[in-house]
Amino acid sequence: MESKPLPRPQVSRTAAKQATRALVIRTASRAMRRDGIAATGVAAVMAKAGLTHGGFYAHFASKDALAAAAIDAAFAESSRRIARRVEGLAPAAALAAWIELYVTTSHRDDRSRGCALTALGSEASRGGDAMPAALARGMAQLTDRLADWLAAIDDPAPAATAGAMLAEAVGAITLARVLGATAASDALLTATRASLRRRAGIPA
Amino acid sequence: MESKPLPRPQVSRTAAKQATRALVIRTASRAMRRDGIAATGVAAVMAKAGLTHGGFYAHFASKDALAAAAIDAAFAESSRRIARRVEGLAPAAALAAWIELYVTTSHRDDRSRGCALTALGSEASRGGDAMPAALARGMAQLTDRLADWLAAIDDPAPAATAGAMLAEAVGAITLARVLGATAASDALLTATRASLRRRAGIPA
DNA sequence: GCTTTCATATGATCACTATCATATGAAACG
DNA sequence: CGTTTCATATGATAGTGATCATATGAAAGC
Repeated sequence: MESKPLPRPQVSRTAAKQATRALVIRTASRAMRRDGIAATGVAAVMAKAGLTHGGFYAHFASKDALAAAAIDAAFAESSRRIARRVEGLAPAAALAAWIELYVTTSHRDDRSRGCALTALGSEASRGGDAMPAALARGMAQLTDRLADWLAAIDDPAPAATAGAMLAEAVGAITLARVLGATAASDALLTATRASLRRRAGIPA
Repeated sequence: MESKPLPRPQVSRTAAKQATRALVIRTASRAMRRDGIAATGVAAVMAKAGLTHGGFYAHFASKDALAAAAIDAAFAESSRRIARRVEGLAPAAALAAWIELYVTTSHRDDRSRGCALTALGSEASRGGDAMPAALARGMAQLTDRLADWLAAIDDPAPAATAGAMLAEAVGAITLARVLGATAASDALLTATRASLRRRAGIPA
């Protein structure tokens, strides 16, 4: 009954399973950032991934576990995007590039591919343990990156500056989304970009 | 059947109804800021207000309408709190007082009485029309207030600075909540206060 | 005092949700 | 080729949500 004959787990089967798992996570990551976690149903995610809801619990222990994985995936995606954008740039230029990538109307308008901190920070930090932990990991990764650049341009307190800059960027996208695609919203983003550039010691 | 004899609406009855309406809104405002809009059920709000769920639709057309009213109430509450705090202060001191009121661990830790922009900005800006409109109203009121103070201390672009400062404050609370009540979180708030003070031209 | 009005309560509906039990069908293995 | 394994599908279940229909009981008006 509880014996474990254990014929040893296969590998190629497992690989296929991991692939669909990754697909479900990617799908959920988009949907949750766009509609929120609560508003994103498990069945809807599975359907959008081309599956049915039945197999879900073979992949995840709970919806919260999926959400945590979705947050991790969102940060991984963002991280890749940043890396691609700053490749080969000097620290000051990298900071400027990050600002131009983050504080933009397209980030405001495309929630599904945006930063998990702005999209899910509020909702995810209320629930469970796994979700806030995933957010905190991604946030630390991002502030570390900013702090490295800031240290390289002789900022006196790179970690503190990085945190405050990220706060400003996150808040700007949040507020810009509140205002929608309006002139006031655009102006807020423009003002924030200027403010961040100034703080990063970038003239222009 | 469809005639309207119309004996004229009474007044004192109406006053009582408005009182319970206000109570329901206040209750919802707290609950929604703490748990989010989706996670706050209509029946739960009514129960917490000492009523049953039945009468709800005599007061509000929908849950969204309640949420919009709850957002308005949250801003009204915050506005009163700010007014009380800055009463009689000169512009620079008022700005400093606002920073000390907003970017604090107690704001981070008490979601239910905090700013609606941080608590509900993300979620409410996704849905309907009424909720984002309420948020935008409250936000405009707040940025106007900050801009007035900034103009009085000769900031060259009060509106832009006000927007960027609010963004930083909102983002800081959001990120601090992600980190929970930790040393890193406290440090982020401290760094953000310093950053905001510097921006508002306050030495200290 | 009787009747009408209306704020709130009781109770139901219907959609949808997360979660789980079981079935199926193809790949892996002997 | 037959058997086993397991990833996914089919099909419950049980709860919860918003919303609405109707009942009730007290105050308002005559």
